[in-house]
Amino acid sequence: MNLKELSKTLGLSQTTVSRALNGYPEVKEATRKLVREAAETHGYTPNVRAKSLATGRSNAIGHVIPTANSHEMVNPIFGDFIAGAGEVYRANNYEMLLSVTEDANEEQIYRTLKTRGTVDGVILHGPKMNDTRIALLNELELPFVVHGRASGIETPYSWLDVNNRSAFRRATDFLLDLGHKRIGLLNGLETMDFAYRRRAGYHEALVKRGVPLDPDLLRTGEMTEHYGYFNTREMLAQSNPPTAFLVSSIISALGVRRAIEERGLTMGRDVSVISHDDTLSYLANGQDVPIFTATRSSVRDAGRDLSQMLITLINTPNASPQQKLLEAELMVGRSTGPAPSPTGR
Amino acid sequence: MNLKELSKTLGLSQTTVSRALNGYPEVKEATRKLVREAAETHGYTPNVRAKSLATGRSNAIGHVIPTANSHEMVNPIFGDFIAGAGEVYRANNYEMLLSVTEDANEEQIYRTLKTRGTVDGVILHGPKMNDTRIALLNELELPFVVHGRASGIETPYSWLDVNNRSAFRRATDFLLDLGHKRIGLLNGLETMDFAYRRRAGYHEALVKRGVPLDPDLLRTGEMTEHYGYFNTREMLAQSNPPTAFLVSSIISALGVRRAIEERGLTMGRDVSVISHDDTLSYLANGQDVPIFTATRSSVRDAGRDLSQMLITLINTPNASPQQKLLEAELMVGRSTGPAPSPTGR
DNA sequence: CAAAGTTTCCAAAGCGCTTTGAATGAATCG
DNA sequence: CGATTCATTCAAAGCGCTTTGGAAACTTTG
Repeated sequence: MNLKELSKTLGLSQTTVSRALNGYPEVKEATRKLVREAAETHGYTPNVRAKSLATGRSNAIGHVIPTANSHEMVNPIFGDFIAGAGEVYRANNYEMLLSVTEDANEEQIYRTLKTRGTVDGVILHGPKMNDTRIALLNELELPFVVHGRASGIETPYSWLDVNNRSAFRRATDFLLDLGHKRIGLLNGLETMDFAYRRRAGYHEALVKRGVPLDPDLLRTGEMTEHYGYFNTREMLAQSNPPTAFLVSSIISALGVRRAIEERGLTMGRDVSVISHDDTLSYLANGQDVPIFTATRSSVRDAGRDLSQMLITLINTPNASPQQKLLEAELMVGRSTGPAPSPTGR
Repeated sequence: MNLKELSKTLGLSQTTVSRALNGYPEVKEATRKLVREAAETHGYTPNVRAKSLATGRSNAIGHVIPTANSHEMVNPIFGDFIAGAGEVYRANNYEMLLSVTEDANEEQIYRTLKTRGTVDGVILHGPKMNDTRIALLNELELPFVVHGRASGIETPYSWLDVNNRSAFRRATDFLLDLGHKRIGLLNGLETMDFAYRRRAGYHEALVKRGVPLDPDLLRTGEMTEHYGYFNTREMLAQSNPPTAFLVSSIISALGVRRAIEERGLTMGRDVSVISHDDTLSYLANGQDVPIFTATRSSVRDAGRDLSQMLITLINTPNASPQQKLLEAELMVGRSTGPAPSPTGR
């Protein structure tokens, strides 16, 4: 059943039926009701392709997922982000379109997304320092919002980010307060903006207390379980090992714990660990008292907020960019405790 | 630049230009070359909406992601599956469309996907026993393939599945060969088809050796880390605890390991563990010797195969359904060893 | 009661592409 | 050489919707 048929059935013109269904005011309430009911009983749903050809809008939003260069890894937070965004899209009648690609193709994808008119806007994932995609999207005039921020970009744009810097500053302070002096940082890839900010927060806290920065305690890489395990193991084997770790992902934190326990040490007593926790659904950090002390922020909520932000942006053409900075919660769990006394080991 | 403009520039009709670009034979090679070059230099890309309105095809494939009932959890394998499928879509010029929904809405989504003509086909995720969606999709005549199978469905349909039954039979056999008699099974939700099959394989192996089935050793639930931890902890506290565990997901296996170590036991020596491993990119099961002995099968490969299967199905309208059964590899890692002698504890 | 608004509805154009059916000219055949 | 066939190209219709510019039917007003 299409518009033509439906309007014939009703003895009305396509115009009227279309308007009735789309809530235009130039139609009597009585007829609108009639039309609505007829549409319902005949199971009419507008053909989305025809509609979007006529309106020039696709009612779809694109997500370009880079599979990070080295391991072809898909960021595990992605599922939860999508789940949050999906809710909003459904409520607003948008489709969600995914493109998976190696980093290199990404710009090309945005270009064709634009010229083909496949989407009305995009969400930018995993912003890097000086991310060139932002300039591109501005140039293309394709509405977009960024999950995170990109240091070094001057032109304004819309973003939503966790305050990574303050989160890691606070986490470091927390460890310093507990008497830890040697704190390892297992950061994400430092081409990523969030990793840069986390390190900055960590530095800031150390410097303020006059604790020297030791490059041996700093690692950066893709946040797999193995990455956490391997680097913790290595650092713990140093002559002057760290007594605490700051970890950028709860997945890596699992590896950190493994390395600690493998060495016969106990997490929370011998070695303290604070992880960033994106509150992924399948990695709930403990049911009652969290296993890991963590800087916590829900990726799912971010997905919800950010997609809503983009939809608003699309609907109000020359709105100025919006920004939203979320503070992460610092949740105390069982993975942290006072620094062991030097002789205690 | 659109078709009309491009054809005007070239002094050709839209027909010819369209045909030239789409590789139809009724056009001279010389003109085709001309057209291609002009398209290139002017950066012409066909408007996908207009194209699909004209052809009646959307060149898009839908994935309906159920967020499992209880925890609103997104299956963590999803990211990797998407990555595999995405490659194939890109190569074949298909878009990937995602809908996230609570289980209840799923049927409605398929209906509107069909009537609105948003997609040419769908991939069905997470098939349950007697899954009703299969009948629905057949009725709607919306091409589809299933990731997994649905026991109890008689009508033929296309699927790709891991041989879960044989995988878990072999894993159980492996443990029995090592002398284990009390083997715990931490299965997925048993409404899911894969979980049913895994249990069947486990049973089969036990029965064949005359090992009694103990319902106390059987758990079922959503495969979170906590689920693995909690149930292992509980089982190990039994008066006659299991000496080995079979785990349905590597994420839960991490929890199993945690519970084992918390109890002061050593995995691989005191307690053996075999996990199913979907080879998720961020949870690589060890770099050299795997941490976990595991039944292994790549979800990413499944994504690739399955999407290709669907595309073929879409392009050959009355092709008969295709099936593909993959055998999981049984990879020996460090989490298994001979059963401890009864006195050895 | 005619003029001027208001409501309510409609015919037709247009979105950018594909595809049918026909036309043109060149090549082949009896 | 006229009749066929073949290779190229084109004009126009159509995909299913929205939207512009009226027109018709009703109300209100002076």
